[in-house]
Amino acid sequence: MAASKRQTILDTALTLFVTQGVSGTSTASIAKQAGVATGTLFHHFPNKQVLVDELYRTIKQELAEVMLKELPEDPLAKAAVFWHNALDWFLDNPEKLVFFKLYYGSPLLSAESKRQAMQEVFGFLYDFFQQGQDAGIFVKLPLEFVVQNIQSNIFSTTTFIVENPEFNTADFKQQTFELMAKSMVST
Amino acid sequence: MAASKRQTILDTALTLFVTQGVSGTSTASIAKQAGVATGTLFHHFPNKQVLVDELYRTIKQELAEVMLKELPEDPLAKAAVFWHNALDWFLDNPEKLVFFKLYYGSPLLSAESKRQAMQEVFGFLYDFFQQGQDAGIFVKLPLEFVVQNIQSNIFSTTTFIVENPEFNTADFKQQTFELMAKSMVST
DNA sequence: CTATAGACCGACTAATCAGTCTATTGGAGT
DNA sequence: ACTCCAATAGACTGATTAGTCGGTCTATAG
Repeated sequence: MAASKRQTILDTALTLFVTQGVSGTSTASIAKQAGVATGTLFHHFPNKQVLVDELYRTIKQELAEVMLKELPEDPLAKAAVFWHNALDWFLDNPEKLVFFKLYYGSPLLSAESKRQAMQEVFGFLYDFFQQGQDAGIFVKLPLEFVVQNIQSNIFSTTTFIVENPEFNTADFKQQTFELMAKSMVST
Repeated sequence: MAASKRQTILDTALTLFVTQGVSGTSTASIAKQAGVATGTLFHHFPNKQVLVDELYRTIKQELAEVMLKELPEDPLAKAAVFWHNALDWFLDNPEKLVFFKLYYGSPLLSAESKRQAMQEVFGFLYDFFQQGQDAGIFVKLPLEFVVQNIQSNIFSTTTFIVENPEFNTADFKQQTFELMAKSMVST
């Protein structure tokens, strides 16, 4: 089961980044904690930024694959499954949730880069909402706004459940979905 | 109108923190940009952490004072004024918005510290919602969840408007309030 | 006028940073 | 058996870090 050193470095970096921040974590400490030499770290990743980007890329990839599973056709049912998929994955991967929040909250990333990055994960939400708006099901507000709102809602909800595990129940998750959906459905 | 050096240091630190992150900003660069010697910075603030905390404290204070102004009695009207006060202040102070997001998103702060910090700014929301829930006006969900949800909603909404200034209109702000309120009012 | 206190300065230090370099290992292909 | 190269190691480097220290300047109180 021995993971490759490259993967061990990524795993270790994730843990340290989400506890100390990215700038607050030295490459030396990652290497030490991962049980490799600094030379090994820089053999696999030419510099620290590439390591961070690669970490984001792989996590985003994992999430995207899970999210698009088993989506039904009916718009509202689709939205519900999407919501539960997202919540469950973040709840199973709390460190990755924190890393996403760090990454999207980083002042070093331009608004444009973030929009683009978000589109890669939550991209299908744009089409989905556009269609719902055209059909008169969803509120007529800027797509960009709606998608950002839902994303921030997901982060906020999962963060709450992670910090209050007694609410990690199917019932509560369904309630949060209805809360979000109620605001989005046009009246 | 020459601001004190202490204040200049705080102002400069805010600007640098929100463009480069806290760990990404050296004390030397703050001093240089502020036009003071490093010794002066450490004369006013015993260490970097105290500077960060002091910055947060003063910003939080400013916000709290603005937020509690001119609140009417009627619960829904009160919520509306609160919403607009918060939005307008953050829109007038975009750097302080980013700093708040950084601060609350920092992995170095414990969940408990954040809860406590938030209570100092959005504290009256707890009582407000408790009363609304008791009166059957608002959805019955954990107070902590509701308050965190609204706070994240404020951050997300103001961030959107900052990045899309064409939506900085009374009309749009009112729409976002109704969106938030619709989800909170019990059905 | 003088004594005192606190604001201010910037060279300095010890530690830490990201990244480099040279050397060694071990396995895969021939 | 030999060659080759990716993977690994860790000592090393020059730059940068947070914070210190010895001392100067300035305002005000006695």
